[in-house]
Amino acid sequence: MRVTLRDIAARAGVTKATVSYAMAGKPNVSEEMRARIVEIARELGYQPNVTARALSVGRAPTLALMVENIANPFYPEFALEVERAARERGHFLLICNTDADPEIGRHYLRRIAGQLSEGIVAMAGHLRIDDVVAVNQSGVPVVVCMWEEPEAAPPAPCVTVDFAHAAAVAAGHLLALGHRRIGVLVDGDEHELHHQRRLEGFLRTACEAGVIIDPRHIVRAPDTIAGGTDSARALLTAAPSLSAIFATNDLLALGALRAAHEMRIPIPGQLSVIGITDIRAASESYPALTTVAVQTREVATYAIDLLLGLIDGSIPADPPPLLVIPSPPELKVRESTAPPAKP
Amino acid sequence: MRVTLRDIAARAGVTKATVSYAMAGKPNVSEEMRARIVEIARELGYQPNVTARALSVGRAPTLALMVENIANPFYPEFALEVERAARERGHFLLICNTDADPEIGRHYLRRIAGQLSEGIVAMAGHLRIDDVVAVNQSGVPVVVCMWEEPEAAPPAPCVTVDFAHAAAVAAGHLLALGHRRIGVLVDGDEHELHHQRRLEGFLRTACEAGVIIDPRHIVRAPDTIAGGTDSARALLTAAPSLSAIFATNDLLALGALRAAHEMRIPIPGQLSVIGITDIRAASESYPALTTVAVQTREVATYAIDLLLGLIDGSIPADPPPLLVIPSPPELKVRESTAPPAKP
DNA sequence: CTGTTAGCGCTTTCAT
DNA sequence: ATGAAAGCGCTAACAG
Repeated sequence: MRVTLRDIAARAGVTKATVSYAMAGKPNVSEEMRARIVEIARELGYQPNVTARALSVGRAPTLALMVENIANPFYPEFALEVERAARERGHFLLICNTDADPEIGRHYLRRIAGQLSEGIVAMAGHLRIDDVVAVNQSGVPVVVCMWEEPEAAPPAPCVTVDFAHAAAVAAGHLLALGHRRIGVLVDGDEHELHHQRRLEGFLRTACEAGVIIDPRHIVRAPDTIAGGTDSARALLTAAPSLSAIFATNDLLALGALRAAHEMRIPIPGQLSVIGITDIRAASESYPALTTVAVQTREVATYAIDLLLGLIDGSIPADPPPLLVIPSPPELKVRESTAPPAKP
Repeated sequence: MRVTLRDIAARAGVTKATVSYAMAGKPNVSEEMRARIVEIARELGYQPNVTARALSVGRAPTLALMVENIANPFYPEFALEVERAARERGHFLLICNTDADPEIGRHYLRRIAGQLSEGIVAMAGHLRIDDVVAVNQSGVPVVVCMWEEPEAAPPAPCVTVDFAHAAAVAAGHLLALGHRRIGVLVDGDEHELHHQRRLEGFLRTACEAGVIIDPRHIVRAPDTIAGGTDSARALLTAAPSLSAIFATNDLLALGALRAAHEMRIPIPGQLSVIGITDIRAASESYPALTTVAVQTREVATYAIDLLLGLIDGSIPADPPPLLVIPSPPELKVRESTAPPAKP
């Protein structure tokens, strides 16, 4: 059976309390006693029961991250940053994948909030916001990352970046190169466009530069490389004269790259492609993808700090704070963009 | 404060026990009582404390997965399968990323084993095997996936695939196409070759076909696309006459694809490339990568079943079972392989 | 310094 | 059908 404090106590001829003190390194225990206890614990192969401790103390040094689709490379890359930030602050990080199913999301939320961890960082989008709000009210803070709604007053604590700005930077780059006939790939399947703000930011910048994007050149796609490939293929077939494609994220842009390859369209010679995010694959593609880097590391760090602040009460939960990373999104010029070909 | 059973009990004028019964759906409670209790619980926003429950019942419906590098796309893809399998069996899955650091791995192992979850599935390679053995002995089963050691008697429960066979299949494909001058990219940095078995399987098959691989054409690389690109570039520069490259996994193969692009080497016209695993990116690359699919879904499913069997005692832990997925690895012929160019 | 005691929130006999 | 009480393993006053 499992070794508990009691077993050690019995062997050492003391009480559980003393053993507890000794193991916790409390000062009120003689050195010899501590040595003996530690030795016995080692012999017996004692493993503290974190569940019992958590129940007793009322908290566990554990944080959780909820992602909707761990197979989308953005999430693992972000998770890495969150994990690092949590660890640097002495916390464990448990990662939960909801498969983009709000029901599963709610279950995890409940389970985690039931004392499994002290706080949660959730990626926006796959959880019902009222589930998030409910958990927040139940006393376990949840901070939402990459919130894309334009509202000034979010329903839950958020940390995000200015996606409209990122899109504007992308637009600026394309426009500066001289592109005028630009197609757009935007994430969002049948019913909703997820990357609305990015689209708006792009269109506004283009418009201000006097460039109007033909609505027929704005196509939506499921958020995968294959989705990007399919949509880009359709777009390029219908509108072969486009000189550039802006995608609201790198996965779609990478898909566009593949479509161009298939169609033997030279990049960047005949077609420029730009994305947003700067996932790792963006620099590993051929040609390497020009993109606008989103500050995932900053978001991760701030999210953890915010969460910890919410947990220890040093940051008030009401009204829910909204933090937009101040540093501007950074343009990464690589190999997939160039001036348009002279006809 | 947090709503507990007691609060509900007080409001309903009954005891905690009755509330507990009611919430658990036990039959020994009148319908009206149950209805009232459930209603009150809802009103009060009751969230059961899973920690307390876990402590009380001595187990939690939670499993954990430990991966070494969540940024390597193989792991998230595998995690997805494990998560699915666990969920189908009514368990939660917590994912932990160890950053390939055995120290961090040990910490997670300890913490998880301390009743955070009932069992653990760990990817081979990043944990010290004696830590794994220790946890196993402490009563929390750990099953190791993708074990690549040739030993017949593993130190811990394992489920894996026949990597040597997979490599042989890859070799067979290349040989059947007529390739004779083949370069090899093998995962493993300075000190050790991780994919030893795959390499052996490949070399043996080649040898049996009378094809000897020049040792100078076997290069090791860190397990990333960039690593594959660098190594392939060096290889192809030193040995331009190679007609094919075998990589011990897809990431390296994808890197080789990129190197070939950079060097303007047509694929598969002048160079064929094949990998192992069939990660998602393999079918999304350009050209799409020919590879040998490893049965990740089967491994995930068997791992969970084995783990659950170990937990409920229906499968003996001693000697540690070793399960090699019986179905053969499957060749996925895509666009990156073709017969060698006639000189 | 060490022991006693109570309690974290829930489950689960055993009574009633 | 409901209540009383013990206990999961640990921590944290409070005593001694």
